[in-house]
Amino acid sequence: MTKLVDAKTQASWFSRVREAHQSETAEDYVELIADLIAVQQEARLSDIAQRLGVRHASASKVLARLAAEGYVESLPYRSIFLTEKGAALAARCKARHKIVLEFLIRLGVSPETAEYDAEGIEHHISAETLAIFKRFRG
Amino acid sequence: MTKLVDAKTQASWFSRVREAHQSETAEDYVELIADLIAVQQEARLSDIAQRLGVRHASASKVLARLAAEGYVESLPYRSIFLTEKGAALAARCKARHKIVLEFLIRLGVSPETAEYDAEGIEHHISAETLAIFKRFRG
DNA sequence: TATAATTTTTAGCCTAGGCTAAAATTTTAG
DNA sequence: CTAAAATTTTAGCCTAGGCTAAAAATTATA
Repeated sequence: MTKLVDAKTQASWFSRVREAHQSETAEDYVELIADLIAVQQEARLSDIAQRLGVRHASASKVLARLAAEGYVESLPYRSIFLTEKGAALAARCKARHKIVLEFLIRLGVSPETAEYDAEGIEHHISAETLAIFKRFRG
Repeated sequence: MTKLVDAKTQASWFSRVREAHQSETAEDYVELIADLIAVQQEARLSDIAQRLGVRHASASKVLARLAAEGYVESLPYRSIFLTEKGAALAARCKARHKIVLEFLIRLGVSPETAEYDAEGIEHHISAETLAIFKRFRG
């Protein structure tokens, strides 16, 4: 290391990562809700919380925020539905998740590890890199 | 999507990602401090804040936590130093960052995009995947 | 159908890490 | 050497998202 990148440029990288963090929760929730609906016909709070590894109360609070932001809707004590906006976000996330996961597996990462890694990195992949992941063949 | 992975397994992925998030700030700070010391002989709060894209007050608060956790040390109004623990963490992060960055570039991602992507994903790469990134040749 | 079990919500607490504004200190210039 | 500028710290506010405990509602069972 003999020189540093321009400070503003570096700051923009960190700022973008912080922004991505703010969308991550919403993305994880809607993607999971879409999967639960697809497979189990409904998304219950208790399933969501269990699969995210958090307490019901925490999931309930986040869902209240997502409802306020127009991603999900539900009646009290009833299961959770995605709005059009939420479903669109879920579809984008699911597609991206699949690209990352399959890329890692083609690269030779074991499926279990690939699942964990994909979960962490999917929110931080630029469109350019995603396109390269997509067309990569072992 | 016709079936879902085991709930506990999925929960463990999300939990690990949340744990990684908790280390991210410390990792970003010590890595940057190490770079600043290497290139400019010292790491000043104002440079750290500027390069992270946050206000001085925010950086100051985080540095107080990192000092309490034994990663950095400093005298009031003076520049910041890494402890042995902090320097070791910085070295690990720097090595990992380099592997991720160079992997992305070899894969064909443009250097600028690679920098941003590396910043976001480096904290979420398992040892297994990192090893594969390391030996990948275009 | 009453009661027990389950599920969901609410209240309240905590930490991390953003922010602004202002105080304290150090550095620089006149 | 003193006044202005720059830097750092402190105080206090905010949001997100964890948590526990307890209340409320729904669902299941005896």
